[in-house]
Parts: sequence; C-alpha cells; structure tokens
Amino acid sequence: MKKQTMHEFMNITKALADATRVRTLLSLRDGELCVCQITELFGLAPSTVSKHLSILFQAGLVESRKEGRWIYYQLPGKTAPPVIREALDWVIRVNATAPDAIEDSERLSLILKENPADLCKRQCQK
Amino acid sequence: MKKQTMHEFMNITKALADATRVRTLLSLRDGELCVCQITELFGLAPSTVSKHLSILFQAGLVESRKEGRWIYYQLPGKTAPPVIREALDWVIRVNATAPDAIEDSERLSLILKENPADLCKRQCQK
DNA sequence: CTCTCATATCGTTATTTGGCGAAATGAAGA
DNA sequence: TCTTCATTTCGCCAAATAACGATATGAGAG
Repeated sequence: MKKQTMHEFMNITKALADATRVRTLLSLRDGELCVCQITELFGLAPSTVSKHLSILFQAGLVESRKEGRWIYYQLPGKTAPPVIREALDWVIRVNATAPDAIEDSERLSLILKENPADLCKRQCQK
Repeated sequence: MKKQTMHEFMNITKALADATRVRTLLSLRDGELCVCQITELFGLAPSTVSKHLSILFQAGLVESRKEGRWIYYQLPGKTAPPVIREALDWVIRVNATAPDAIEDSERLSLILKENPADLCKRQCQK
C-alpha cells in the first residue's frame, strides 16, 4: 500500500467536486469513450471537455489510450491504487440510480450507435 | 436505502474538496470538538471555521450538539446514510498516515489538555 | 433584565475555477 | 510533403469560493 499524502488525496476530491467530471466517470462505467463522444454527450466545447479529462487524469481517476487519431479514456484497471478504486466504486454505486445519470446513460446509448468519425467531424467543426 | 440525487452527492464531494474541511473530519475521528478548539487547531478566524462546519453539516458529514455556551461537532453516528459512512471511512482510512494529519493530531492532543474555557476566551478576543 | 461570550451571518476582497474561442500540437491520410 | 483533423494549450471572462473583520444572534451568567 502506497503512502498517501493529503495533497494527492485533495487532487482526487477536487476532481470529484464537479458534476461534469462525476458524470464523465459514470459514463465510462461500461467502457472507454473518445473525447468527441463525451463532448457530444455533454454539449460542451471540446476544449472544456479536454480540460476536465486532464483533471481526472492527473488525479488518477481515468486512463487514456491512443488509437489512430482518437484518444480513448477509460476507468483505471486493477493496477490502480486502492484509494482510486474505492473512490470510483463509491461514486458509481451511489449514483447508479440518480436521474441525471440515467438520462446521460440513455443519451449515451444513442451516441454509441452513431459512427464515431461522423461524430468527431461534427464536434470539431463547431 | 434512500434514493440519492446527484445534487446531494455533489454537496458531499464539494464539502470534501477543501483541505481544511478534510482535516476537520480527521480531527473529529477520536471524538467531538467545539468550534473554538477547531479554530485553535487550524489558526483560522472563528467565522471561517464556522463557515466550514456549516458546509460539512449541510452535506451531512458532521452533526452538532449544544452544551452550555459551546457547540460541539462530531462525526455522524449509525443513523447516517451509507453514502456518508462510506465517504467518511474512505477519507479517514486513506489519510490515517498522511503527514499533515499526524501533525494535526499531535497539535490537537496539546489543545485537548487545555481548559476549553480559556481556549474559547483566547479565540473569541482575536 | 442586562451583560457576556460562543457561534453564526453578512459584506468585502483575493483567488480559484469552469466556460469558450483561437491558436498550437502532432499524428494519419493524400 | 502538405493537408486534414482530433485533441490540447492558451488567453480571456464570468461565476464560485475561501478568507477576514464587523455585526447579529441568542443562550447562560450576574
């Protein structure tokens, strides 16, 4: 078990203190998403979503993977430290039945039916 | 299990997104403290500490009890909803060995040796 | 009742943070 | 090579927040 400073811990709690970032984590529950899919889901500017993802990444709450031109974000695997796994389990379990989360989930399932390439083009032209 | 909105959940994460408030929760680990003891511990203005406690209270992360002129704050008991207990367990377990928390703990043990009445007088005259 | 005193509320100020659009980056395609 | 395009970084603005001191509150003490 890694020794944890309070400063690192505060990076996690600050990352969790924004609704868009919490909704992002919940949306990654069922698998990875690329930036433009998340952008479409929340209706925010790509730069804004990128900033949120960077904050989640620095806190250790998401990992990223590059494939072609896209960058996919996902929840961390089993290598993640316990503090991270516990936080994610808590966030996901508590909000599993929250109306906002269910709405996001429904919109996400529509987005996943679209061709990612079309989605990205639409997002990046805004 | 109570139905949980994301808004209520964000009250909790926002309350946890400040180092002073996290340190306050850790300091209450071993029992209740009155406002002036917490004020002394952190070297902040009484009004600032009061505000922090109010934010923790509204999130459900602390309870309060009035005795004479003092108001004692403590961690919630078994009646607290699971989301709160899980959050507190996580916060306390992860930071148990954090240097900042240990420092606070040492300073707190000195404060607990003092007469509370003297402490309050000193704080409130600042 | 009046005074004291612990705490809470209010008003202000400085800092932080979330949002956007424009420009930079950097890898894949032509 | 030159272009395209997904993402990131930068600069700016508006809103939120933490800090303080001053004032308000309200429950004991005298």
